[in-house]
Amino acid sequence: MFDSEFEQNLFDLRRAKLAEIEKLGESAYPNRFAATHTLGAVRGHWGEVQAAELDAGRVTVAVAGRIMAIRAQGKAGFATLQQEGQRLQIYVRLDAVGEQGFALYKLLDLGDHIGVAGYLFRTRTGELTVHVERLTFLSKAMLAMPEKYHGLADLELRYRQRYVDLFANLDSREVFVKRARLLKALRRFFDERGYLEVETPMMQQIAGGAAARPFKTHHNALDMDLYLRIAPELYLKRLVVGGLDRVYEINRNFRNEGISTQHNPEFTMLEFYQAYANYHDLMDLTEELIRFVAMEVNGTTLTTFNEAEIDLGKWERLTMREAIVKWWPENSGSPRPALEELHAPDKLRGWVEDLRAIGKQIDYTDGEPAGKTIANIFEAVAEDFLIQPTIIYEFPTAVSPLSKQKPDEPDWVERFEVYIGGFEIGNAFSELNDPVEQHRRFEQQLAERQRGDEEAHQMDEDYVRALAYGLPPTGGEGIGIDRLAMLLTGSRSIRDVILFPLMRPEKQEPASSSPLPG
RNA sequence: GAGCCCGUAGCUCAGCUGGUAGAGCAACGCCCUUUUAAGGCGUGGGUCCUGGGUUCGAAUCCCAGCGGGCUCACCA
Repeated sequence: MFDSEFEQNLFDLRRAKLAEIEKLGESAYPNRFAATHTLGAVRGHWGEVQAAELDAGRVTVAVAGRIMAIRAQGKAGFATLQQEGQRLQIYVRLDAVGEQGFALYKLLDLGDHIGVAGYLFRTRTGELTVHVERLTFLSKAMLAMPEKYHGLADLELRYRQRYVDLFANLDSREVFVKRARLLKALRRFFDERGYLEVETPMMQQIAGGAAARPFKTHHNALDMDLYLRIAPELYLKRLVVGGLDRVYEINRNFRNEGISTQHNPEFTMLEFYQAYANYHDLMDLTEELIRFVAMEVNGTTLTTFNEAEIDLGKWERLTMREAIVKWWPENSGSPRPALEELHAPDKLRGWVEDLRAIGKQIDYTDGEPAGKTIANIFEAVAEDFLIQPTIIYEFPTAVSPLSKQKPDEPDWVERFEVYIGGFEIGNAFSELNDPVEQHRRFEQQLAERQRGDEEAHQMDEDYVRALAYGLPPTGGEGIGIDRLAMLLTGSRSIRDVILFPLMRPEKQEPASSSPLPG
């Protein structure tokens, strides 16, 4: 537990202080405190009230908090309490709290939790302060607080010891408060529109609904291998078959992939499905949704991300093919393609080579479906430019095994992705509901798997059977909640919006470092 | 998985053309009854991430490892 002799010594010292506190008749670990107000409520009610008014009609309060600063001055002293991200100063003087009370004050340390009762006043410098008449000890900090001015700056420590980060860096706390508001806003948005919130299996025998490598686990009693889900998609559509016309789920997905500023192995996904809707309906709904949650979380649709001003209320829509043409690099060996050339692409290989020649990274293997190449070209050419909210629609069928084809262009599907800040935050389509076609698509995916694509979709016979009972025309969408939270809070890294991001283990501590004596 | 950068006191950071460590905050002692990054006087605190190597001598130079950050790849 201890990182050093310093910490061990401090811990021992604080234990001795706790013993002193008990000698004063206080409990070392009391079990409650009857506060009349939170610190935020005190600020809310009396934050603007003038000194004269406070002196005229004495306001008494009982409040609790953690000591974040303490300034002793002989026979008096100040401290700053913090609670729920709010701060309030207290003033303790010998002649107000008595010998016992002041002895307790002198035994307090930074980080301790205390409760105080007293009346409000303003100091000479105008700061709203509780003039303490009774001091109650609540809990001791046995370890040293971070530096009071800079807070905890070390990113590794902030992620590993989020419990310190949260009280030491109020900016960090604010991110997670906003994240909670985001979740609440999402639920309100869908609840108000008649969607039912559901929970589907996170342990699945077939990891389907997305292209990703899964985590594997094992159930002992059934002696059965299971995958942690990579998406809830196939279960949610089974529910629409079952007559739950509008469903949504907000929960974790798990993907056994690399970690980056935009990827955490477990991440939160919103998926929703709506019977009788197609992908155009979902485009409208998506714009409305993003606008709504931005207003609920920030009170504005404007946000700053990676030094870019983004308006989450202003949207552009482009087909994937239009986006490729629009953002085609001027300096590539190939001239900007015409839109028609992307309808029947026979120049793909040359394009890939020319784009690679100017430094674009594009996966390409001989014999891969044309649609796969086009999708990769799109990501290489256009993605970085999609900073303002943009809907990219019409995707190649080859990379969309669960989407419905366009009636007039069977190589393309009714699908769109939502791009903001240069990365994808959502993916939606008119759901493929023809069981025969779905079975054929799964078989195509199996062929891709044979060619070595580990992320190609697996066959799910039961899902095809569900479709055979009849899935109404349905639109479905998934939105990455962590990424949306990044945009709304201006966080550059996904780790800044996940309370406990996955970290490598630190070196094992020797077992002898127990805080207990003997 | 690859490239670049970082790791010094509990925290925030100096020191890095090699001569075995400093500051501020925090801690401890003393003074101070309206301070607020309170102030004053004094004290203690470090396997300089780990392990090798070069050298008379390494926090500093070299190699390897561990942990972290960023970029790229995979993906959302």
